[in-house]
Amino acid sequence: MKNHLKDLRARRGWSQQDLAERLEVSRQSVNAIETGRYDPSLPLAFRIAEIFGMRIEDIFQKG
Amino acid sequence: MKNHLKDLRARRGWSQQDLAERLEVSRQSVNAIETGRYDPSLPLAFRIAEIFGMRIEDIFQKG
DNA sequence: CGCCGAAGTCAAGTACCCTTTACATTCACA
DNA sequence: TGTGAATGTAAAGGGTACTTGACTTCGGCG
Repeated sequence: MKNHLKDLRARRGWSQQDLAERLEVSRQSVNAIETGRYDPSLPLAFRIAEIFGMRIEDIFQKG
Repeated sequence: MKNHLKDLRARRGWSQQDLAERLEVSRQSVNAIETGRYDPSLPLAFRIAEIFGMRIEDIFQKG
């Protein structure tokens, strides 16, 4: 799965730490998802979509 | 997370086994998701949404 | 009643998500 | 220079997703 989380985050001027706090996960988790080391759980994907005001499918794609 | 997977599946006349084969997971996994024992991974949630032609948010909800 | 498909659940094992702690790198800037 | 913020990565551990195999229960039907 691919995602443009890094773009979305940077576009708001947030550090990985900032986003991690909003998501209530560790900074390392945000980094791992951004760098594609693993996919978020479904509940975390929902929180991510909610924070950016987008649909899950608009943030994450297969491939 | 809640979902109406059971309704969607039954509406198409599929058994848990039928859906499991389409999703390429075990029957027990389908059962566990339907009965709320755990949430699917994000990639599996994508396959589920794809099979039913719906958005992830329309199948799964927080709560 | 006896049989069978469907559903629900348990146990044990593997793999992955997410944590904390820690360390290295890069870059802006005093 | 060097100090600090941001990022990337690693190791070890807890909890969860998913597996196979087996057992139970339920309903429909001969």
